[in-house]
Amino acid sequence: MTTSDPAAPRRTLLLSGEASAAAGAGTPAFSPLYQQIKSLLLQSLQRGEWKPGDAIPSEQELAARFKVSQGTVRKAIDELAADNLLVRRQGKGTFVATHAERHVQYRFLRLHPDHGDRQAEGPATRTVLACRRSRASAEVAAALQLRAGDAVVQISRVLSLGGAPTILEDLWLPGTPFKGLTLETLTAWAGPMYALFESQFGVRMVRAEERIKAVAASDIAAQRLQVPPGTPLLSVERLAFTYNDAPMELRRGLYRTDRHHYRNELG
Amino acid sequence: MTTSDPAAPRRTLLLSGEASAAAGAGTPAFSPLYQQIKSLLLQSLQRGEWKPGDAIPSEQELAARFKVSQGTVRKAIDELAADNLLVRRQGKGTFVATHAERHVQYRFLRLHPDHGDRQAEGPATRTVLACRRSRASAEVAAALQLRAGDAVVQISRVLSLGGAPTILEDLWLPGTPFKGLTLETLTAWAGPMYALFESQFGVRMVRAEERIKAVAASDIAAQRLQVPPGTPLLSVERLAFTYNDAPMELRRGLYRTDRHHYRNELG
DNA sequence: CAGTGGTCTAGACCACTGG
DNA sequence: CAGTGGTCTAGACCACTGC
Repeated sequence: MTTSDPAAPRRTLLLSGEASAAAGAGTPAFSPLYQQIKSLLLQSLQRGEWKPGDAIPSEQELAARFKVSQGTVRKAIDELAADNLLVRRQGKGTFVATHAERHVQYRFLRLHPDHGDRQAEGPATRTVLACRRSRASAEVAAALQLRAGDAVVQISRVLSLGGAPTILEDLWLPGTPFKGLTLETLTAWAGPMYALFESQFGVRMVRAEERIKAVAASDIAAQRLQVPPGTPLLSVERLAFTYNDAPMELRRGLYRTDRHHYRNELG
Repeated sequence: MTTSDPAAPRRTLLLSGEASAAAGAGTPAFSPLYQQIKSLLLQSLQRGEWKPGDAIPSEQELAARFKVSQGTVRKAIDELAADNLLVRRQGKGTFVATHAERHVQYRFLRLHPDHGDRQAEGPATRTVLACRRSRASAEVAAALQLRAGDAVVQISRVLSLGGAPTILEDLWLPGTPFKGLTLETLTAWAGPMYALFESQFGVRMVRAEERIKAVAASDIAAQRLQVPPGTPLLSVERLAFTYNDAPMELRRGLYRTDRHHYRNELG
């Protein structure tokens, strides 16, 4: 293993610590250098070494730190940027992505006005109906990978778009990372909720899965959304994840679609 | 500007033909080499130089053809592969993506069974209710970038999943590219519809946009989907595009969501 | 075995940002 | 101006496929 001659092209892999071991059968568990760099960067993001909005070290510096060429670091960063975890800005540096940026707000909200764009519609109005600590039901616990009865924070709110109440949603958050989240915190906060989670609790939502169904409005939902009971609504169930694919939020939304639609791009 | 010495790094751009001109104000309309290569490859795909499923020339060969380094060709291909237009297969070559491949079938269908996966559910059953040539309404014409009254092909069909009729959809296709598409063609075809479009009409669907709403089942829809009238259904309106972002299909679907859900990933 | 895509390097130069 | 990311090159070697 002693690659002592200075000029030889280095093929030694990093493998810092555990990794590969205990793969059961004969799989060598090999991965290219840039993937290993990507993992290391991911770990730094995960443990909060660089906060959302911060610049990470330059490619040159990272290359020196990891003892690889700039191109290899570059490829690792390329993938993280493609996953929306990092944002490159030519001439300035590479930054940790954040939900707090202007112009990229509501990145996870796919509801759009039928006519015109979101700009024309004006800003959303948020009304928090409730925010209380409770115990996870079996269903919520399963989704958030908790045990039934564990502490959770439950939030209920209405979003109004273009002046009409349009989204009614319930959120469940794991109690431990969100200790101290109260109704006051929420109502005082002006920006997107995920930006609040970043700045106050150090939890950054990275990706999410949504399951959509069509349902009839219950009496209570109908009242809160100001539509007749039985009106067809989109039921949008979202599970949002932080860095290491750990689920951190379960959200159940009911969307009015009389003046809006859920937009999706298929690649 | 005459970089005539043979060892000098070549900076001459290709700019084969028109491009940049007439940009109005002072925009130089400059683009990196690999983007130009990407455009050239895109044009070859567009004009059918390589058919879906075919291998394109090797990176080395393309590099020689375009007089650039392999790395530059590589970056162009990387982007086309990321857009699902090409598929790389190590040791074999790079292939034009197709909707006919096993294991990637129904790439654009986001409806999944609530329990289990698509495999467990078994194959979908298709019933074509109608296939006729007609004239484009103003609405259809606008979507497909035709003139109202232009010839279109209209198809109506039901898909059954897990034994139950689940999707009722109407399709509109521009008449000219789909000349000769009949009910017999459709019923005789065993595979995915987009694979038929590729092999019989040379039209490959590359991407699509969907707009989703919740609606109540009309009497006729209810009957065809075997649900009570008024049942909430997903209304999925899809506009599908070929290579140069030309719209080639308008599709209006009604999805039952009693045993299925529309699944979406948010990045 | 030859041919393909995949990884990695080292170095050059360009384009953009800010002081 | 120095520092950042962005492009491009040339060449080496690896990993996989199929004959």
